[in-house]
Amino acid sequence: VLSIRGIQDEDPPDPQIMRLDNMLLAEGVSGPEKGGGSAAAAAAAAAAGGSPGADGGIEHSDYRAKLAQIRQIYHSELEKYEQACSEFTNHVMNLLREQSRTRPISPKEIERMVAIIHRKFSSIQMQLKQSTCEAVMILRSRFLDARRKRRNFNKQATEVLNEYFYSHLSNPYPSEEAKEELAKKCAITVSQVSNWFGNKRIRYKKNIGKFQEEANLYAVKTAVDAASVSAQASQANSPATPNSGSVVTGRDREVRGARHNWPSVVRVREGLAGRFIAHQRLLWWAGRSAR
DNA sequence: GCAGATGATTCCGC
DNA sequence: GCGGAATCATCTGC
Repeated sequence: VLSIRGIQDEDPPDPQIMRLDNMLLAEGVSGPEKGGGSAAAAAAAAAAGGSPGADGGIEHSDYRAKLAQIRQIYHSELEKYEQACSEFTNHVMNLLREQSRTRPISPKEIERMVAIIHRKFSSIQMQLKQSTCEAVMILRSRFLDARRKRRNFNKQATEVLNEYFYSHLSNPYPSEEAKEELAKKCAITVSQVSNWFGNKRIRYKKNIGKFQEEANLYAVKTAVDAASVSAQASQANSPATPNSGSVVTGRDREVRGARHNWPSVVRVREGLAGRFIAHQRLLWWAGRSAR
């Protein structure tokens, strides 16, 4: 085990160890105590979009407690390794001293032997550092992953998004401006709007049949809204502008629809069947309202 | 407790 | 950089 073959006298610092050391230092595991890594936790929580709410506080303290536990285990193991290393070094030194009675042993040889022992123990230390880093990573993902803080959007927000989606069914790709407008209306971020449309498009395309009823409902809603806008517009003697909330023009929709390869069947559905269903529903709705 | 719904993330291609 | 697809993790209704 203590072969000295291929060992150089002076090795450059291992970049792997340096990376591990830096990470452990940044997380507050190694180095001076800094509140059990609360700074790192706070930074990570902020990066994950976490707000300092009541439950966030509980999770935060839980995170700190677990991190402190990791820190404690890391230091106690490190101490054990260092102790074992010095004990083993002493043992080998004693053996060499004994051997020096029978054969000449140069100080250089002793020095080399000690270096070999230290190298072996430092590779064990690296394993400890690696597993500690893994533990911290798991802890971080466990506590700070945004997916674990998922909350459903409120009903009004979902309605706004669905209204936009179904009224732009031929090309449900809101522009950046439209996304910002929707985000403002729903009190969510633009990224969340993008996520929502991404998920919606996929899930709609996968199972159009399932979403048909929902599409119909929103088609009716849109038709009723358009009718009411139209009525108001004609009262005010001004031209009606259906879908005036949309930032995307008809031409844009055609071009971008083709680019994104949104299924043409969906476009037909909105164009003919959708309009027919909307018309039927409108009649039904009008009759019901009259009663 | 379970199945389905839903918001977020990741990977990949364009 | 954006969107599609797969997947994860959580929420919700039963």
